[in-house]
This record gives sequence, structure tokens and C-alpha cells, in this order.
Amino acid sequence: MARTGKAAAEEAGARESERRKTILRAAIDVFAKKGYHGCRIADVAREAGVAYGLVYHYFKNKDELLQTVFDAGWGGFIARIREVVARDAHIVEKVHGVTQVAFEAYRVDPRGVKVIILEVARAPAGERINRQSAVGEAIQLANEMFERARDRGELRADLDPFVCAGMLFGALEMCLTALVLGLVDVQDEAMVERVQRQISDAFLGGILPTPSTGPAVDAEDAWKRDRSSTRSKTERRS
Amino acid sequence: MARTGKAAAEEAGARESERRKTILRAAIDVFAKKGYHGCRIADVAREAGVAYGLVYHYFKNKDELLQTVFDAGWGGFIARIREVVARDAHIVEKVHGVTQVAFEAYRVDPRGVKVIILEVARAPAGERINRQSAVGEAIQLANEMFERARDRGELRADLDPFVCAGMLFGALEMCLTALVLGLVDVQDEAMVERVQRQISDAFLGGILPTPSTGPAVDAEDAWKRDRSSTRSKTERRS
Amino acid sequence: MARTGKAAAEEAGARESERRKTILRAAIDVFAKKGYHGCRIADVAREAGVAYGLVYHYFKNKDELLQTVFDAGWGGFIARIREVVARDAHIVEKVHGVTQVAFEAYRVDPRGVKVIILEVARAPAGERINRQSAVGEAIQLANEMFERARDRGELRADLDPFVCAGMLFGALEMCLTALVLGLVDVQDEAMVERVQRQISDAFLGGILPTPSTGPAVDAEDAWKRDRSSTRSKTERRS
Amino acid sequence: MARTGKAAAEEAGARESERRKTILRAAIDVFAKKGYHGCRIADVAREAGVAYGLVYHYFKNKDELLQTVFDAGWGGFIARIREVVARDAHIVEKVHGVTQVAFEAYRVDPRGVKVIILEVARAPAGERINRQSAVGEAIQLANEMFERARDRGELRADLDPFVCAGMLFGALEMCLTALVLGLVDVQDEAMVERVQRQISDAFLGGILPTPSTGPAVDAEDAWKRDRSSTRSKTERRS
DNA sequence: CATGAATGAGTCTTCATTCAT
DNA sequence: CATGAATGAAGACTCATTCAT
Repeated sequence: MARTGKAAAEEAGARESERRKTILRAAIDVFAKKGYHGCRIADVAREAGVAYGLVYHYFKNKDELLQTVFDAGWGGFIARIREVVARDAHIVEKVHGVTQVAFEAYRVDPRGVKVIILEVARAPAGERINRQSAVGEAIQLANEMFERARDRGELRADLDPFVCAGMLFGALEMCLTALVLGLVDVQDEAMVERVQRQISDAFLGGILPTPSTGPAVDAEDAWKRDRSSTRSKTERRS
Repeated sequence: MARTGKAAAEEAGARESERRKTILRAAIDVFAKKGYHGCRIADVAREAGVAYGLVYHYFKNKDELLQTVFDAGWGGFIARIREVVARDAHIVEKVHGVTQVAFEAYRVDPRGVKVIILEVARAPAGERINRQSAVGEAIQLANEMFERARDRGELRADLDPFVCAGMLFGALEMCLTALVLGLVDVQDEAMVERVQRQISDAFLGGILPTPSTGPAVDAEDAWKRDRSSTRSKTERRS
Repeated sequence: MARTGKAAAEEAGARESERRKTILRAAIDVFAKKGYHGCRIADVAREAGVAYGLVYHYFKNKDELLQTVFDAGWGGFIARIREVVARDAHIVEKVHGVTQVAFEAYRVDPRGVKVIILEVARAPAGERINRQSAVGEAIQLANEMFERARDRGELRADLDPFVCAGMLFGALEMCLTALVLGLVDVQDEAMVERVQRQISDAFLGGILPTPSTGPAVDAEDAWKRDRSSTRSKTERRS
Repeated sequence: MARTGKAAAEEAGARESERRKTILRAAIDVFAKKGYHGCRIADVAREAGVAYGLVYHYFKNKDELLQTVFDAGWGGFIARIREVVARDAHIVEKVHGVTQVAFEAYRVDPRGVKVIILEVARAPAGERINRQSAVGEAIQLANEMFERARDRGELRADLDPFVCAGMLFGALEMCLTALVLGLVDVQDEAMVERVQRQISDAFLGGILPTPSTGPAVDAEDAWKRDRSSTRSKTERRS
């Protein structure tokens, strides 16, 4: 092939990739702003500054667009989590690592995280995206991590690894949700940093084996005394 | 009581209320099965075994249906949470109380919880339900709880109440999500009980003030040594 | 059930059927006027004087609409043909019967016949309607008819029943096409009658066993003499 | 001939013509396979192994593509028919000639014939191709042929030339349709030959003047006795 | 109260056609 | 000539909502 043709092709390829990225970026922004169901392809096209039909040149349909957003974002996230989990390190380091990955994702692309959390991470039942490959996948991964930690004696003996996994990701997700939804004024980077650190620390404080029995003892008694009364108050939801 | 007009009217009222409840119940089930956007009014009507248009007798529109599901479920939940928070008790008891409320809701109506969590708790931006009255409301409530606890010295000094709130609800929500999505085999009530207990304990272990410095110290060092390398690995999202 | 409810239901049922028929009729007319691909659902709705969406209340989609037109028209046609074929009668009577059925269909609903012939009878390959259940079905039917006639000695011995079938339906279809397309001025009913009679007669004249060898003999010689020259002229289609 | 510039130009021209033919051939095949409306330009391009836009270099638009297919195929067909009609020969020879032309077309390019028959010969009303230049044109041509035959006394006196024309082309078209649609196993060339011969013979048997009154007489009586009953059975189309 | 036929605005999706390279 | 990215008009289809009975 001639030099020109090749160069042109490369340039075209680059431009194509450019366009595709533009559209994907626009989709993330629009999804973050109006939600998946609340936006039209036209919105994405307008946001991307391209013609209506071009979206369909790069993506089969609206669903695939969301899928791609999901795959790119969540896939990268999971990959980094996996890398942390695979390390041969103490659970303390791993928890810090997971937390770091989650917050770094937020710092790099808060709107992307918003879409992942709000639209796909727990996509409503019956939707295209399999939740077991989203939340479930993450939990499974963390589950393995905590299982190994337990086997190495790095975990409180009375805790199920699966519960630890749920708690860690739950804490991360909910706190990021709070940031994402603007429930917390994220004036400065320091604040985010601070939240991140607290999550790691508090979580670890709860799951590491405690040499001394700790302070939870008497509290437990208070709880037991109160429990039945609380329970009886529960009614069925209409 | 008279058995005449008044009784008839009551009976009629009761029957109406019955219908309404039937439809609401059907809505919860259908939302849980196919998601809010994935179902049609016709689905709700079929599930309830009533005629198409009857849904509109009892509910202004599809949104109000979801709102009502939300209000009934979430409203009740929040009310019970509020009751727990209002108690003059140690934070340990309160945390146990909040956890108990959440799990009791799951035990009583798992599908209702599913809908709340998946459909409305963090309804995508631009949707009818104000998220600040969902997740935000709960977090705010817990925030106050932890603030008071901090003021009473029941909380680790280095923790923001708001982070504690996020962590608690995050842990609860994620673990319930796991149950709700069937990620965990919920063969028996004992398993649920066990998960509930672990969440309380682990969470409390992380947030209560520690008399002894605890075991986290050397781990922290390991973390600090590793941190920068982890950080540098973060790449941009496409 | 109360008298009123029943009457209302019946009335409603009748009205529904009425609407459905109206739409079907409109579809036939619009298909006849603009062709299946050339018309929009909106055209059908407008022609029927109903709202857009109502078409979808009675028919799953555009295709089903065409299918229904086809089933109603062609199904009835085939049924009548089948009745004629089943008669225990001389092939002469049967051919007259088949011809009569075809022309009667045209007299009763020329536009319906037009749609059947132009749009579905030989729907282009890859289309929804299986042609083998259209043209093929008719030919198969006639084929059986002529097979029996041959067995009874009512057919020229040198003719394949299948060819007879093709010739009969071909003649009918082409002549009806001519009428339908307005290639012939159909001023009066007498003209149509006349065409019908001629088709039967000429066709029968060609397929009935000839006592005397007839006049075709020397013609055959002329043909043979000419044949090779004609053939050599054929070129390939680009 | 020089081997320089002129040859190069010719070669270029030939190559262009080659491309054009490739595309046209691809169009015929794709139309035959999926129908005109059922295929996209992309399908044609893929089949031809050329780029998307190249089709538009050689053909103004999709319609022109079909038009060209039609013109090439039908035009050639009509031209040959015209040649046969123009001969100064007995109607017997001419009918054999017309039949021969039709079948030869099928032998040379069955898919081309398929497209002509299914897609354009009776293009639905409102379509680009004027039907009077397709079926109508052929019928008109044959009409003249039979008119002349009638004037020369070569035709049964009671037949309209126009009906003869319709019957001949109808028989040809329907039998070719049967071949084209695979309704008949066309294992061998002999079968096709056989069908061709039978059509000519049977058709001629029906339209040539019969010296003796022939065998149709009593059949006619049976028909007349039966007719009214058949007629009364006609019902309305839903 | 109940019913479900009727309405029609809102969107997705397709695909012929153009155009810059 | 060739390519295929870009355009956008056209139209099928959905489904929330209304309304007459």
C-alpha cells in the first residue's frame, strides 16, 4: 500500500476512535445527568456534537451503549481490584488497596462512577446487565480475599468472609454515593482523602482479630435486654 | 355496632382498601421482578387480577404507584429508624437497633426491600423521587445519631459521624442486596440472623473507641510503604 | 350476569369486531393503493378513521396486518377451490368451477384480489409469508385435481398434471392482473363474464384428450425447422 | 492495434465495466435472495465485494439499480419477444418462439428471472417501475400477435386476442414461478424441456381453430347445470 | 366501582444517500 | 476510482393515560 493510503487509514482510524470516545463520554455525562431511562439517543448525540445516526454507527443500540460504559468503567475497576486481591500481602494492605482503587476511580471520573453506581451496579431486575457480574462479581472477589485472610489468621474468627466483603463494598459504595449525590460538600481533595482513610481504618478496626476482648461486651448485654421489645414492634409492610 | 348502612359503608370501604392493597402488593412484586421501567401498568393489573383501568382509580399514575410503594416501605423503615435514634441509649444499642430494623424489614417483605433498594433508594438523577429523601434522609438520620454518640464519647475520636453513617447503611444495604439478589443461599433463618449479628459486631468493633491501640499499627506501616506504588498505577477511564 | 352487563358486553364485542373489520378493510384499500411497503401504519389508521395506536390494539404489527389480509382472502379462496376440487365431477366442470371461484373473488372484492396477487401471492423471497403456502398451495391443489382427471382419462395423456395446474392458475392470475391493473377497460360485467368464459374454454380445449389429432401437426414441423435459429440468439443476461 | 495509451484506456474502461457488472450481478443475486425491500445497499456491496459507496458511483440510487436489473433483463426479453412477434409466420411458430424465449431466459439466468417475476414484473402500485411497461408491455405485444393471427384465421374465432395473450404469459410465468420457487424438482434439463413443450402444445390446442366441434360439448352442459349453485356459494370477504 | 377500548406523543432504529479523504 | 464515516429523514412500535359504558 502507498504511504499516503496507509497514513490516511491510520488517521481515519484515529479519528474513528476519537468519535467513538466522544460519544461514549457524552453517554456517560448524559446518563449521569438524566439517567439511562431518562435520556434519549438524541441527547447523547447532541452532547457529543454528532449526528443522530452516528451513535448507531458505533453502537448497536442504546443498551450496548450502556453496556460499553459499564464494561469500560466496571471492567477497569474490577481489574484493579483483582490486582490488589492477588497480592501476597496482609489483609490490612489489601483493604487499603481496594479502598484506594475505589476512591481513585471517583477522583478520576466522578460522573463515570455515578453512572456505574446508580445505573448499572444494581440494575433493576430484568435488565440486560447481569447484576451478578457487577455487584456479585465484586463481592465474590472480596470474598476470596477475606477467605485467604481468615486462613492466614488475619481475620476475626467469628466473621464470615462474605459478610466482610459486603460490608467493605457497602461502605465504599454508600460513601461514594454520598459524594456523588452531593450529600457531602466535597470542597477539597483533603476531605475525600479523609473519608477514604476513615473507611479503611474503621473497617479494619472491625474485622481484625482483637487481642483483648474489647469494649463490646457490656454493650452486648444492653442489646440483649432491648431486643425483644424492638422486634415486637415490627409490622408487615403493606 | 349497627349492622345496617354504617356496616355496609365500612364493608365497602374495606373492600376498596382491599383492592388498593392488592394492587400495591402486585406493584411491589412486579417492580421487584421486572423493575420499574421494565414493567407496564398492564403487568401490575394482571398480577393483581384487576382490570387495566382500575389501577388509575387508586393511583394517579405509574409514578404515584412507585411513590406509594416507596412511601409505605421506606417511610415505615425511616420511622422505625427514627424511633431507634431517638432512644436515650448507648450507640451500641442504637446500632444494634438500626440493624435489627433493617433485617426485620427484609424478613417481613424481602421483595419490598428489593424494590426499595434497587428502584428508589438511589433513583437516577432526574427521577421523581428525591434521593435526598431516600438514601440522604437515612444518612442524615444516622449522622445525627453518630454525632450525639461522638459528643458522648462513645465514638472513636478520629471518625466523622457522617462516614459512620455511610458505612453502617452501606454495609446493611450491600449485605441485604446480596441476600435479595440471591448471592447468598438463604436456606435458613439462622443464616440471616448470623449475618445480622456479624454486621453489628464488626461495625461496632470499628467505630468504638479502642482503649488499647490495637493491632492496626504495624499494618498501617505496611500500607504506607506500599501506597505510592498503588496510586501511581491508576489510569484514566476511557 | 345482569341483563344490562351482558347486553353491554355484546354491544362492545360487536363494536370491537366492527373496528377490527374497519381497520382490515382500510388496510386492504391502502395496500391496494400504495403497496405494502409504500404505506405507513398512519395511512391505514387515517383510512380507517381511527387513532394510530388502535391498529396495534388489534394487530400485533404491520406484518400481522398483511398476514391477516392474506389469510382472510387467500384462505377463503383456497377453501372454495378445495371444495370444487373435492367434487366428484368431470374435469370440465371442475375447471369451470375453479375459474368461477377466481372471477367471483374478483367481482366481490377486486382490491382484495389486487393485494393478494401483487403483495402476497408471490411475496419476494425472505418475506414473512411463505410462498409455498400461497402459489404453491394452489398449484398443489390443482395438481391433485388434474392427477385424478388423468387417472380417469379426462386429460390428454401427454400432459403433466402439474403443468396443467400451472397453466390454469397462470392464465387466471394474469388475466385478473390485467383487469386489476386496468389494462383492460372493464366497462361492464359482460366483459368480465366473457373473459372468464374464454379462459375456461381455451384452457379446456388445450388439455382435453383430442379424438382426432387435430391441426397442431404441421405447425409442429414449422416449429422444429425454426427452432435452432431462435435458440442461438439467446445471450447471457449481464 | 497500438498497445499504448489507447489500450490502457480500454483496459480501464473494461475494468470499470467489470465493476459495474459485478455490482449488477450482486444486486440480482441479493434481490433474488432477500427481495428488493428486504435488502440494503450494504448487502449488495458486500455480495459484490466492493465498498459501500462504490455502488453510488455506478448507480444513482437503489431504484436505479433495480431499474437497471429490470431494463437489462426485461428489456432483452421483450426485444426477443418482439423479434418473434415480428416474424412473418404462423401463430403456431410464434407461440413456440415466445415460449422458447421465456424458457431460454430461465435456463440462462434463473435468478434473474426470479427477480423480474417477483420484484418488478408486477411491482406494487405506487412503485417506481411502471407496470404498463412490464406485464402490460408484454401483454400488449402478444395482443398484437394474436390479433394478427386472428385476422389471418389462425385463431379460434370466439377468442379475444387479449385473453390469449394473458393466458400465454400467465401460463409461462406461473410455470416458471414454480420452477423458480423450487416447487418442482428441476433435476434435469429434460424436465424443463418437457414443461416447455407441454405449455406450447396445450396452449395451442386451446386456441387454434378446431375443425371438428370437439369433445367439450357435453361437458359444457354439465357445467351449465351446475353453475348457479356454485355461484350462490360465494360469500363476502371479511 | 370496573372495564378495556381508544388515543397519540415519544423514542428507538433503520438505511438510503452524501461527502471528505 | 474507492472508501466508509457521517447525516438525518422516515416510520414502526410502545405504553401511559383517558374515557365512554
